[in-house]
Amino acid sequence: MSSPQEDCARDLLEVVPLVTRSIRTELRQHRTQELSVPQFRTLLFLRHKPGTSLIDIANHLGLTPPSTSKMVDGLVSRDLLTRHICENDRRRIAIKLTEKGDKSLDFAIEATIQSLTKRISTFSPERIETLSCALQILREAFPETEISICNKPLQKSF
Amino acid sequence: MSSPQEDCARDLLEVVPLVTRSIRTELRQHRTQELSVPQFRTLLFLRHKPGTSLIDIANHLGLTPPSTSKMVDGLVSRDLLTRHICENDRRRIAIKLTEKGDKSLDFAIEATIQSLTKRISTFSPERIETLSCALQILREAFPETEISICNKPLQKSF
DNA sequence: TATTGTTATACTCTATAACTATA
DNA sequence: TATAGTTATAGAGTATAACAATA
Repeated sequence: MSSPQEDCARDLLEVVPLVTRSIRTELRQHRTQELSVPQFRTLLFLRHKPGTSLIDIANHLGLTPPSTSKMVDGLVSRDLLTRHICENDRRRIAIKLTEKGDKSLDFAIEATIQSLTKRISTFSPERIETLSCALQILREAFPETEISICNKPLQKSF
Repeated sequence: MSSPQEDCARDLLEVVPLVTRSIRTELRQHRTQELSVPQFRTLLFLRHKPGTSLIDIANHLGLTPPSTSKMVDGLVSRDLLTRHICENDRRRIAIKLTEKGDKSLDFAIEATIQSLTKRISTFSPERIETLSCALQILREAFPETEISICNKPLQKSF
């Protein structure tokens, strides 16, 4: 026997991977600015929490510190992030977006949003409204992060 | 300036990765039966198209044939799939779920659905209804595959 | 000659374990 | 002794290129 909740969960399991694939493809497509999903999420997180430590990023992404360290390495060498020792606790590093990182993030966000917008552009206002409501509901059900891509930096420096 | 479509796309980009993470974690959690998302999708595809060739699976997943071959290798060695040469075209292989593969797939589907159901179990019937509608809309917008996890095999053999 | 699948090789992303520096 | 971060190493998952078998 299945409940409406279960039917809905089944639909989630079917539909969500399709949307994810589309997002991943779009993010990875932009040649020099190419980002993986975790790289993208890191830049986004740093826009909202500039100066964050490695551990905080690792926790946010659900990755181990070594994996996160390596990923940050790559982003630093691409000049998208900077890493500086915190003076009040010299074990920690303060990680920030560079200007280039900030631009790459904007670029990735805009390109991906345009691509997603195209997918839903033919739908009626009512259907768009239904979608929007549903996404707010899902946001409540999966509250692991509260980061928004709408708003620019909360604080520009730490 | 942003349109309702664009706002909705922005929400998609924020919310969908959260749900994906939850699905991936659940699929990967079941010790001996652990599956990656592409492995899961392969088993699901084979339930609906038993006897499918390697190329067809590769196209379905959006992977290259070598990557797909290697993944199928792994699933065969775990006794979840069988591989046989097609007699009418000896270049092709017919890939099928084993009984164990079939059970693993059921197990993965059920565990994941239960986990997702739990996430949305506290919502009102109206909100569940909104979610369900939205998922049908998304299904139209991202129609890359028509595979359903609700229905058991269309044909049990090829 | 074209198609199906595999092998060889390499790169990215992830992990665990062991390490350094600092608190 | 505990914490933040890195290095070393290994495994999964992906790709491209080159190959074998078949059509």
